[in-house]
Amino acid sequence: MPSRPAPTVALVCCTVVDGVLAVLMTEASAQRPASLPTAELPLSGDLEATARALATASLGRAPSWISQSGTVATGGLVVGYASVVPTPTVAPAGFQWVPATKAATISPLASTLVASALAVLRDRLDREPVAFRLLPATFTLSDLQRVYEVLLERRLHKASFRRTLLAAHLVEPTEAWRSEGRGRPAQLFRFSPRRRRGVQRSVRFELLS
Amino acid sequence: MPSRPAPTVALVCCTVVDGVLAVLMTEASAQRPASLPTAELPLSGDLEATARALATASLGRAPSWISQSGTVATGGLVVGYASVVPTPTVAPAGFQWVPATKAATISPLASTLVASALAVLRDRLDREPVAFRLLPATFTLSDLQRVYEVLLERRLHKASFRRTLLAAHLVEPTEAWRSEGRGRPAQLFRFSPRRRRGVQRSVRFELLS
DNA sequence: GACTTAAGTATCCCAATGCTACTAATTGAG
DNA sequence: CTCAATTAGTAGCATTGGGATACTTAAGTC
Repeated sequence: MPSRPAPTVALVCCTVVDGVLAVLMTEASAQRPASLPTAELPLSGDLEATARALATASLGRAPSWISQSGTVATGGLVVGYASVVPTPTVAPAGFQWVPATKAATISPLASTLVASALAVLRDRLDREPVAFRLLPATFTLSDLQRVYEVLLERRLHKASFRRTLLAAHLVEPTEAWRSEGRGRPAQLFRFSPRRRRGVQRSVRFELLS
Repeated sequence: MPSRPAPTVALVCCTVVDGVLAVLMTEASAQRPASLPTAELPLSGDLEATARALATASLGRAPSWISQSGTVATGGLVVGYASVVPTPTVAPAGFQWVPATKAATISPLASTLVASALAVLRDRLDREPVAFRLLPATFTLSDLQRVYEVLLERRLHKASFRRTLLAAHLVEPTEAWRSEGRGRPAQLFRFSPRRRRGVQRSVRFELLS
């Protein structure tokens, strides 16, 4: 009787590198191709704790946001976790940041896991502070807009973006400004959501397939 | 060495009964309490196919919509599937429709699975035709509005609901009308989505926690 | 100083949406 | 038969939201 392989947890850890969404993968070697960080699920182990431990073992730090993103059956079960680290996080030895589009070409399994993780990031974008977790503690509004543009894969209008962001009272300005070479210095903001009335909006039929 | 239990697939099959969202469960007996339909995942088995087969075995029909909704580790892995059947579907012998609020009290595992399934239904509501799959092939706009109200757990404004629905060209009127006792007869519509321009709307910060 | 670049603001205008109030068609009570 | 009750469906107004253009501000570069 064939034995069932132990279930594993796979981590899709995202950050933004050079304006492109990138995924943490092991470096390819002669023995093994690049792959997503993976760990066997311990008996009586907690799934999310395993995913967090996997991130800490790979990156040396816990992700700033994490969410289960989908389970696939390929021989054994693989439970995928979408996660995020702030934008200047260097890949430790043995790991690399791979652009998400390229990561999806490594293997069918990686493609599936990356696709569902990115779908989860996009879906949660307007309900959870995913974009803010991709940024350091203070950031400029242009930084934030670029993160949204990378995740949504479309350009956003600057004035509208700021207007709605400020109206939502999600950020507060700091005293600091950042000069980035050219152009006017930008004010730094921090994520600081205010309690606000849950203004339930109407149903959006226009997104429905 | 303790052996690992085989992974299972659990089905959270929803419909609307008496204006309340209900979940399909086995009937309680002296031997066993009520529970969600569950099947062991066959070796080299497809997850979604297993969930569909489970629905067919339980209800005698495939669900009109299904989506993986979350995996929990409780000893063995349990992969949950959220699914939906049209609104007048009778529970076969040995099964019953349990109001979702009550289903969540049966066991911690059922509570987790039901909660994540309902969250998936709500999240997909404006991207996939979940509400339409909860209705028969033809339905009145009031029926549809009631489904949205049940899933969103809030009242919607009639005129606005109809205006946006019709603007999205998701339904087309049929020749038939339905008289429901009191009040003016309602026209029956069918789901018939038109290809329309993907009008990408702005970022919605106001839902962010 | 003139030009370039990027941040941030002001204003206009149209589209989307909430609301009130209306009309329409049916049942049932008297 | 008439009228109240009930549910479906529509019209119009008022306010908000959001896209676009164009502007001002503050830095670097030449």
